[in-house]
Amino acid sequence: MGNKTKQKLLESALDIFAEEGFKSATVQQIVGRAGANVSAINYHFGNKANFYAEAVVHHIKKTLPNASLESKSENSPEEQLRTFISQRITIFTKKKPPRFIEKIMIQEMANPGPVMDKMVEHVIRPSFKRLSEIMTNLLPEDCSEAEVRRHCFSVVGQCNFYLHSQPILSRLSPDMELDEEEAAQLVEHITSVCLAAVKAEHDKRL
Amino acid sequence: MGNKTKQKLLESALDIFAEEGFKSATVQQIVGRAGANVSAINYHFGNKANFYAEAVVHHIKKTLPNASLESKSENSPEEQLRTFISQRITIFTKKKPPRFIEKIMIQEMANPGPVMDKMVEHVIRPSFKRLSEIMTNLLPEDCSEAEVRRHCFSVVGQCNFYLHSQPILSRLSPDMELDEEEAAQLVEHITSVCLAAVKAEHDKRL
Amino acid sequence: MGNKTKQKLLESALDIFAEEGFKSATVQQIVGRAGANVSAINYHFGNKANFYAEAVVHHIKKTLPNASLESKSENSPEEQLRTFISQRITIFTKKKPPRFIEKIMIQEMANPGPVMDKMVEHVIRPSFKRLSEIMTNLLPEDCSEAEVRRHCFSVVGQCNFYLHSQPILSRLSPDMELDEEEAAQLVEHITSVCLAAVKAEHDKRL
Amino acid sequence: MGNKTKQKLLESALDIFAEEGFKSATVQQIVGRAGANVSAINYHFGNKANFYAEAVVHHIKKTLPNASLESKSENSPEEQLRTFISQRITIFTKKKPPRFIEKIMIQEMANPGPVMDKMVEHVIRPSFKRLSEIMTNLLPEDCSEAEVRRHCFSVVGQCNFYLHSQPILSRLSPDMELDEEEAAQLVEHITSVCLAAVKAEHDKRL
DNA sequence: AATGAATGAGCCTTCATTCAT
DNA sequence: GATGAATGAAGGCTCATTCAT
Repeated sequence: MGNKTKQKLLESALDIFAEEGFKSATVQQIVGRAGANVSAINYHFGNKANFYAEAVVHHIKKTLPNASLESKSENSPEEQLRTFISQRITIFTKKKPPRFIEKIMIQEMANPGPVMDKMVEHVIRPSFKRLSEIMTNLLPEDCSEAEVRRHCFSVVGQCNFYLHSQPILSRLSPDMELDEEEAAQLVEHITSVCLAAVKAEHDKRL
Repeated sequence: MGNKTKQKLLESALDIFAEEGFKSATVQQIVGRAGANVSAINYHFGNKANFYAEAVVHHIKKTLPNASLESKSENSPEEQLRTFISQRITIFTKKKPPRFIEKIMIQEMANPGPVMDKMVEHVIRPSFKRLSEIMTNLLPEDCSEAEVRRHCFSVVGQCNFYLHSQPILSRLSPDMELDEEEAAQLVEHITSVCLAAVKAEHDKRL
Repeated sequence: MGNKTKQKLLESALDIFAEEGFKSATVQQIVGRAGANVSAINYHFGNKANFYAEAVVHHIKKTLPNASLESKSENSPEEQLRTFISQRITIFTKKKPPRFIEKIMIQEMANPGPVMDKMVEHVIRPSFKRLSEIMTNLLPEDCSEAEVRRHCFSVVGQCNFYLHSQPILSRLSPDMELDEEEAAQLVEHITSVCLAAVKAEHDKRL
Repeated sequence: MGNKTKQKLLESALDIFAEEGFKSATVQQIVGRAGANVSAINYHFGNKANFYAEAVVHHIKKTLPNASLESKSENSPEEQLRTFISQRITIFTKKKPPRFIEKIMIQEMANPGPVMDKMVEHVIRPSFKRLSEIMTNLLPEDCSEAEVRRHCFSVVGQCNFYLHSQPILSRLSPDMELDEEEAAQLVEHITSVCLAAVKAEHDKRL
C-alpha cells in the first residue's frame, strides 16, 4: 500500500478546491502542490469530478471524528445549546485548522453539485439531528415538528451568518474584529436570543 | 443611436452570471442568448470583468427602487421589524422576478471580487442602516453599538439562512415547501424570536 | 477643403507606424491619437495599407525639402563630402524632430513592403545620386562605376551604422553617449577614413 | 524521452520568426510547419515570448561554434582584418544556410526586445572583442579607446551595410549582383579602406 | 462627409484528458 | 504503478473592416 502519491493528492486538494471552487480549481494547481504528475489524477481517480468527491469525503472522514464527540448529555439542555452554538462560532475563530469544509460548503451553496449531497449526509444532517434533540428538550412538548425546525434554523441561521457572510461583514463593518472575546460575547448573545425565544414559546402556552 | 445590443447584453447577462458565477460563465453563452457577437462585449465594455460589474450595477439600479422605498415610518417599531423581515423572506417566495442579485451575492460570497464592494454599498449597507434604526428604537437606550449590531445580525442571519442555504434545505428537508403559507409563518416566527430577544434585553435591565 | 480629420490622421500616423511597424501598429491607436473615429481611415484611405503608404509619402513631401537643398557646390569636394556625412550623422543627434522616416526605414528593412519602393525613389536615390557626384569628383577619373559605388556604400555604411544599430550600440557600449561633441568627432573620423581611402586609390595609380 | 516535438519546434521556428518578426509570426504557422499541436508550445515553453527566446539561443548555440573558432593568430594583423571582413561578407553570399540570426537581428533592431540582449551577449560582443584586438594591434599605440572603437565601427558599419540594407540595395541598384566575385572585390575594398585609414592615423603622428 | 455600432476571423493561452512508455 | 508528452476543445480578447445612419 505505497499509495503515497494518492494520499498526497487527497491531502493537498481541499485547500485549492475550497478557495477556488470545483470548476475554477485546476488539476495542474493541485498536482503541482502535491509534487505529482498531471496524469496522476486521472490515473487514480478517473477524472476531476470524481477526484473532487473523493477528496471531500476523505477530508470529512479524517476530521469529523475530532469535531463530533460533543454530547455530554449529563448537562442541562440550556448548556447543551450553548455548547452547540459555541462549537459553531469558534470554528472560525481558531484559525489554526483552515476551515476547508466550511469553504467547500459555501462553494457548493453557490454551485451545488453531487458533493453537496454527501456533505449534507455526513456533516449537516448529524449536526442538525443533534440540534433537533436539544431544541425538542427545550421547547414545550406540544410544539409541532415544523415549529421545532424553525427554532433550529434560527440557531444555525444566526451562527452560519458569521461563517458564510464574512466577505460581507468585512466590508460592512471593517472595524469589527472577530477575536476570541467577540466570539465569546457572540455565543452568549445567540444563546440568550434562542433561549428567550424558547421562553416566549412557553409563556405563550400559559 | 439605439445601443440595442448593449442593452440586450446587460439584460441577458445577469441570468448566466447568477447561475454560473463570473469565472464559469462564458461570454459566448451570454452573447448567444442576446443574439449578438462575441466582440460586442469587448466593444461595449472593454472586457469580461468590466462587463460583469456594469451588468450588476445596471440591474441594481433598475430593480432597487422598487424594493427599498417601503418604510411607512408611522408604524410602530415592532411593525416595522415585521415588515423588514417580511420583505426579506418574501423575496424568494415570489418567484416571478428571478432573484439575480441574491444569487450573485452568493457567488460573490464564495469568490469575492470587486463586484462585492459595489453590492455592499448599493444593496447591503442601505438595508442594514434601515434595520439598525429599527432595532435602535426597539432596544433599551443604553445598549452599546456592538449589542445593537449583534441583534441586527441575528435578524439578517435568520432571514438569509432561507435565502442562501436553499441547496442545503432542499436536501435536508425535502418535504418542506417554501410556499406562501410557510413564508407567512416564517415571518411570524423570526419576528417573535427577535422581539423575545428584545424583551429579554429589557428585562435584564430591571 | 475642410479635410481636417484627414490631415490630422496623416500627421499623427507616422509616430506610431515608426515605432511599431506597419503590421503591429493598430488603426485604433492611430485614430485614438488623432481624436478621430475608427472608420475614418477606411473612409478616407480605403484600407490600412493604403493609409500607411499615403502617410509616409505625405511626411516625405512635407519634410524632405527642408533637408535636401543644401549643396553649396562652390565648396571643394572634400568639404562637400564632410557636409554630406555631417548631415547624416546629425540626424540622430538633434532629437527635436523625431526621426520618423529613419525609423520607418528600419521597419521596412526588417519587413519590406510597397512603401520601401517609394522611400527608395523619394529619399534614398536622390541622396545617393548626390553622394555619387561627390565621390566621382574625388576619385581618380578611371575608377569604374562599381568602384565608385563601393566607395559610396562605404560612406553610407559607416553613417547608417550609428543610425540603424542604436539598439545594439546602447547594449554593447552603454557608456558611449552620442552627444554633439561625439557626433562632431564622428564626422571627422568618417570623413578622414573616406578621404584616406580616396588618397589610397590615387596612390595606387602612381 | 525523445522530446521529438520540442526539438522539431525549435528547429522550424527560426525560419518564421526571422521572416515575420516575433509579433507577426503566429504560433499556428510554426506548429503547422513542425507538424505539431498549438498547445505544444505552451506545454514545452510556457508562452510564445519564452519560446522565441529559447529558439534563438538554441540556434545560436548550435551554429555559433562553427563560425567563431577561426582566428589563426599567427597571421599578420592585416591578414586577420581581411579574414574578419571576409567572414562577415561571405555570410550572405553563401546562401545555403539561411541567415536566420542575421534576419532576427534586423527584426530586433526594428523592434528591440529581451532577445536583443541575448544576441548582443552571445553573438555581437564576442565578435566585437575580436575586432577590437585586431584594430588595437593595427593602430598606433597612443590611440584612445574611443578612437579604436570608431575604427571598429567603421569596419562593421561597412560590412553590415550589405547585410542589413539588402532591401534597399536591390531597389537602388537592381543590376548589382552579390555573387562570389563581387563579394571578393568587396572584401578587398573594405579591407583597403580600413587599412588606408589606419595608415593615415600613423602618418598623422609623424 | 463622417461616425458609432457591430462583426468575423484570428490570436495566444488554458485545461482536462489521453497516449505511449 | 506511474509519468512525461501531446492533444483538442474552448475561452477571452484584438483588430481591420463593414454597416447603417
